[in-house]
Amino acid sequence: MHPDRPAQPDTLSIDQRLISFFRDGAKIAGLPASVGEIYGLLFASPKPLTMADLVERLGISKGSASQGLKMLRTLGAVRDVEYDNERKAYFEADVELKKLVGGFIREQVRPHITSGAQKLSELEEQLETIGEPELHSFYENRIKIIKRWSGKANLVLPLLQKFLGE
Amino acid sequence: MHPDRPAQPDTLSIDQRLISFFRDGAKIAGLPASVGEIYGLLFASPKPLTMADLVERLGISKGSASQGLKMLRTLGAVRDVEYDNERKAYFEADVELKKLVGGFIREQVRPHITSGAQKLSELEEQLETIGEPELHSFYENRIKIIKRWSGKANLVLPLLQKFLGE
DNA sequence: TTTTTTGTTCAAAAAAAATTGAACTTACTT
DNA sequence: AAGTAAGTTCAATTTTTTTTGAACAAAAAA
Repeated sequence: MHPDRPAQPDTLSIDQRLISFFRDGAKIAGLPASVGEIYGLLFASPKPLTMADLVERLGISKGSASQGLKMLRTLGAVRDVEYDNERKAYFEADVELKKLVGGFIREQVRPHITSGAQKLSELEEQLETIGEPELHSFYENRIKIIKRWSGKANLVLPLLQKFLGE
Repeated sequence: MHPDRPAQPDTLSIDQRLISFFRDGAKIAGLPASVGEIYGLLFASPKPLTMADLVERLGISKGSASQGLKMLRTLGAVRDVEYDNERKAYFEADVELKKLVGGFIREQVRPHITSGAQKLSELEEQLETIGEPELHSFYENRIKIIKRWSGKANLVLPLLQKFLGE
């Protein structure tokens, strides 16, 4: 007999559900599933975990765990923690929405916006090389539209972060 | 001699730059590159285009063009247009940010939020099956945190759309 | 110093996603 | 009714992304 196993075979533990929840969340945000799983397991754990714990409990490779943790740390979603007197590093999930969204915007959104702005200014230079007045004014208008969009984006992002900060 | 070709070999036409701009934009939004290219070409065109135009000028397959247009139409980023007396269908880009973002939220964001909410409520049921009081209260707290996040998200999305509507 | 433990890196393999193209449908034209 | 042009669908292919695992580095322990 297996007294530990839940009655129904399709019943998942809370851990498993949280891991799956954050796996999906990561995919939505365009991050690898393993990154979501790592965050999920840390989120579901009452005490800090080591990299070895992640490898064992998620069944992922050491490489994935290492890279996933690296990404989560640069995003500010996971933090190092003093624990035991071990020489291993322990991690726990950071659960502040402000910080999570802030890290995501900083690492995943801003760089794209920056390179987009660069492309936009190249586009504007190009505009001057157009002779035909009809076409010139059409493109001029198109560029104006994109600029209006990017103006909005630059307004929204700080507002969003402010709003999420309680 | 090729009088049409620009002087420097690395000089791209405005069309090409706009196509590339929106290709990148699509990738950021988690959409296929071809979808971005199609939108980019339509955005860069003073007059409506047919599917055959897209296939020819982007060098993509009929299948990609058809699927890409389908996605762009459900997103509300491209609209059918009466043009010529032809029996072909003509398309043009919709450039209203409000509509673009609205379509994106409706099609790409909301469904995920909905399925996330579903998973969350399953999680809450599961919570009741936990005997140990320590663990129960830990998970209870974790679920409370996720609920706070989702409350914020449900507040932010309409606010965002309102803000973008001029 | 040598061994062991912990963690990183990156080329190769596996998995996932996008794209193609041929078969098919629809509807107009002759 | 047969032919043609326009568009869709989806299995097969290609491309991209993720994951693995073995080699390597760093640092503590024996």
